[in-house]
Amino acid sequence: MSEPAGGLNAEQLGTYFALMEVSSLLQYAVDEHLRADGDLSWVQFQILARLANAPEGRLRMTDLADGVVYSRSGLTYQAGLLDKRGLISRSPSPDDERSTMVTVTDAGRDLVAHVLPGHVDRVRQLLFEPMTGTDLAALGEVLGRVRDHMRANPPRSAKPRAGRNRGE
Amino acid sequence: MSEPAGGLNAEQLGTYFALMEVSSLLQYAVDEHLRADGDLSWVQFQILARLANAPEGRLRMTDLADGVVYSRSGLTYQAGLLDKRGLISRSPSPDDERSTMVTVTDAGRDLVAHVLPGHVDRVRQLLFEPMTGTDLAALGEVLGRVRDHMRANPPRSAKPRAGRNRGE
DNA sequence: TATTGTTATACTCTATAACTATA
DNA sequence: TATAGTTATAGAGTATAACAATA
Repeated sequence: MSEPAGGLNAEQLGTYFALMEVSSLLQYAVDEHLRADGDLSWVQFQILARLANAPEGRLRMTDLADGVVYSRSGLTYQAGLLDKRGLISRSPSPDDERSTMVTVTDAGRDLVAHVLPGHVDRVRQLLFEPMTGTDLAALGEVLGRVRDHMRANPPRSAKPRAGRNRGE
Repeated sequence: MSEPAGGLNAEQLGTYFALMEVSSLLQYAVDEHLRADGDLSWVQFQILARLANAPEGRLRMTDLADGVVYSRSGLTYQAGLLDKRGLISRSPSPDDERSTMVTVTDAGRDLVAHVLPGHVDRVRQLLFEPMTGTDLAALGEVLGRVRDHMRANPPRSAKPRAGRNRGE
């Protein structure tokens, strides 16, 4: 942790590791709660939460996969599970017959509402408790900027098929 | 993202999601590189890196599992893989016959050294490029504090066996 | 009795590629 | 031909519980 390993100084390296450690610990804690309280994985919760926040509770499969950091087949698998449980429904898009629109059902919204308080509680306790208002503002601003930067240079959303960047 | 969902205001919620999104995107990018360049998963790299940074390149299994966010059986599995590839070696501890000491081999160190430049390069490009020095200092300070806070209130390191918090 | 580590097992998840259908 | 989504398959990873050995 002390030598300038290649291109990052000690401060950068430490920050990088702290970021990964914090998010990892947070995700474990949150995942644990979601499973216990709503039998949901972190990814499933994200899917439902995004849908619940979407204009009419509906999104295209592709947009959903793009939002959540996920492969298409992975999303199909998860959507299948959520569908089976009646938390979402899928139907062909009227505009584009190829597309599938995913919609949160009332049961899905209820489940999110049921799980959210405890979820938010953990996040506050673990992540925000040791932060001041200034910390929060700074953190939010920087992370938002970094996220936009990462989204701009698609790091893994590089389409699995669009045959251009298959390195090998 | 607008209503004060239970206990977090919009700013907190946005920061929370940004944190998870950033770490998720970063991990995918880094993982991709590690696999391509060294046939290592993110967890395996972490194990090797921690060992390479340890006093004599050696740590107890338990300490290693505790450092990496991992279950014991999971670590045994990963250690088995790394052992098979000759990247680490395991031997009973002289002090405590129950313990196993894990040591990085020269091959393990070489692999870390081989992979590190490209690894660090991705991190710099994705995470640090859009940051100023002030951002970095603030981020590092806050995240370090949060990590210590999380480690203090063991969120998932709650020992699997130590029979006290088995809720059911 | 408590702790360290391993193993066996069962399961979840994920990615790849092949496939269908529509644009 | 390109895009949206599904499916089949195969593999990696993870957790649980049972186990053996030492403290």
